[in-house]
Amino acid sequence: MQPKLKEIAKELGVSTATVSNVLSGKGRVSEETRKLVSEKIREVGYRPGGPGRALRTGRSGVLGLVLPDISNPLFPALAQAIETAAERSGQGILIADSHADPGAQAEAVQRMIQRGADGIIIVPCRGTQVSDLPLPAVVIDSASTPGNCVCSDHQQGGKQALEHLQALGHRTFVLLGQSRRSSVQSDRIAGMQSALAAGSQAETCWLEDGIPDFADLARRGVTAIIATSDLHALTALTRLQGAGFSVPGDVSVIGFDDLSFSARITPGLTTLAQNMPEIAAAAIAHLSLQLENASLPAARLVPMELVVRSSTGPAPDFPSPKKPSPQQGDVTT
Amino acid sequence: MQPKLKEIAKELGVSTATVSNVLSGKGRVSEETRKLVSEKIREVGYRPGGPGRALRTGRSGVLGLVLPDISNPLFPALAQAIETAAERSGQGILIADSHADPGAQAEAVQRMIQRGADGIIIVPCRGTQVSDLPLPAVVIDSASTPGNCVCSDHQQGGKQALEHLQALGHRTFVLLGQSRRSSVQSDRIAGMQSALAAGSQAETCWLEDGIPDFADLARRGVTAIIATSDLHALTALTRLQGAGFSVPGDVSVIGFDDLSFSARITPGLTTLAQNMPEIAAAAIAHLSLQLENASLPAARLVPMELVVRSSTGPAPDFPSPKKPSPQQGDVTT
DNA sequence: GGAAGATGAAAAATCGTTTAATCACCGTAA
DNA sequence: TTACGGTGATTAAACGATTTTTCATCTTCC
Repeated sequence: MQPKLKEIAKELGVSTATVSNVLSGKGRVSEETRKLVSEKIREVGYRPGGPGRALRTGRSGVLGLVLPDISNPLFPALAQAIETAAERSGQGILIADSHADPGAQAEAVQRMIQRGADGIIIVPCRGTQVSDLPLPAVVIDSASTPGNCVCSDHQQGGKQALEHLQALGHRTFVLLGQSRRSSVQSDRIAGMQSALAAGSQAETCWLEDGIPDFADLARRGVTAIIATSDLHALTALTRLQGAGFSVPGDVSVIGFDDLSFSARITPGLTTLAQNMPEIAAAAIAHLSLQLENASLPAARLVPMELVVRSSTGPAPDFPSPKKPSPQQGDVTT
Repeated sequence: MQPKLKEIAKELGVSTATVSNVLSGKGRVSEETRKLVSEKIREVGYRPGGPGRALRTGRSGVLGLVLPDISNPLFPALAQAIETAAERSGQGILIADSHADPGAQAEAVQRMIQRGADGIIIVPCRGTQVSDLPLPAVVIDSASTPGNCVCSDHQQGGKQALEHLQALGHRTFVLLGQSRRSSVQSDRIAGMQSALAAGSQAETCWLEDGIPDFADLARRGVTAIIATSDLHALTALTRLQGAGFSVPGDVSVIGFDDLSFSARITPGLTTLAQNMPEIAAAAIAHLSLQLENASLPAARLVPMELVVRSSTGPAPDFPSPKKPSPQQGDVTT
């Protein structure tokens, strides 16, 4: 059994109020008793218990994290960053999976409230408007989502991806997405299209319509594939390699999110990474402001970072740059 | 503001005890008032608040999940399964990352206790002995870890992997691990070695010693690579393909854990999947037993499941089976 | 010397819920 | 009529902390 405040007080012959005052630094305590008490506290390793404190103060020090799909490979990085940022400010993270279902999402939020979460960080499932929640909330989704508070600048990311390839001489692109209904993917693709120079052309393929024949695309003059996720980039890359094409010799491939495998494949996958620590820190900060009901900042757009590895290179017949080809592991911002 | 028990009681002109009794079904309440109260409860959407209940009952309905590294790509599946299983039994999940550091791990456990967790599920970091925790705990690691409660049968998984390839005519293997100090990987490799038939031979390579030259290995007669993780299998596979080898034509590759990308690459990666729902359910069940201080079952070994995709096939010059080659998406247990 | 102020610490209220103890009432049996 | 058992509901205590209020003591100043 953990030591309780009352026990400490009794052993020392002081009141619980005094011990609590020492703990919080508030109230009036003589230097003498302060030393005495803090010594005892350290000795028995006392920590104030959550429920009692939560009941009295109305603050549990726990935040909810509601995700549409925990098994999404992007999640580990996000969850880790948020857990780290939260712990840094002394808060815990309660997770919930809405299984991409608006009803389950609402239910998850209710459970968070019931469990005493001080606020929630929510990556809303598609088509849900997160509003009028009965507790402070931060929405992480995409810039085009109403109510969004923090997210990567997906559009700028898409722009960077296309510009990177254009600088390498590529002019004919395939933009590869999974679902039209994903606002993140739409933003990324919009960014790519916005960066198209005169004389460049891009065709958009959606995996929800079926997997395109990459080998055929390559034969028809496409020299670069920009996928909205490393997962799709990997699909393209392995299919191209399987069909005998060289990456990046014949076709360059670039992805998004810098997933766990991206650095470990051959060729290393060039990708646009999300700055998860930054996003997490911003989310926690935003939530903290709400908890102190301070004035809220505008939605925060965190830039994406181009990570150049070996899956992108000069377009065929394009004069190669001075530095021959990027080495695996190079990181450019 | 959420409605409180006291408010409901006052509005109905009854005592809080009565409302609480209706909620729990205990105590003595007339059918009449029972209806009245439950109607009101439903009307205002009342749910008992966590902290108050936790304080009184000593149970928070929250479990801690402590992991050595959230960013591990295996984590999403585990976390999702545990969250689902916990929610099914009305419990929430508080996550923490020990960053593979024993000190941080102990600290994380302390925080869980402080936040009122009823018990914890812990995937211990290497070299730590989880024992004498001041609260119910379930350890998920490997069969050879002392104190382990639930885990996949990694050894049997390794055995299955090697047998699968042996049945396809392979005789010369490379067993590919990351770190000798990982008990999970050691168990898997031990299982592989235990299944070697007479005339078969296997060489073990550890990535911590550097990435081996897979192309050279293939040239020297290796026809199958068994990696202890899909991540390493992917490394091998892309390097082989990049060097012009055909998978599985020249070399078969098999991995572990059925990570998110494994089904989406070409060729689809044959792998041994962990039965996460089963593991999660067993962990939660084990914890529930501890909470009712019932007698505890022996450590539970959950079988791994062979998922046959396209990265494994008959050894070169081996008579092909009747069904030509496994199709992507096929699942065999 | 007595009032006012400062100081240190204790007493008590409070948060929301559960639960053991108590109570009022009614019908029934002695 | 009295005692008793059963029923339905209330009262009050308890959980572990924080915080406001109160109280006692000691200075200091007129």
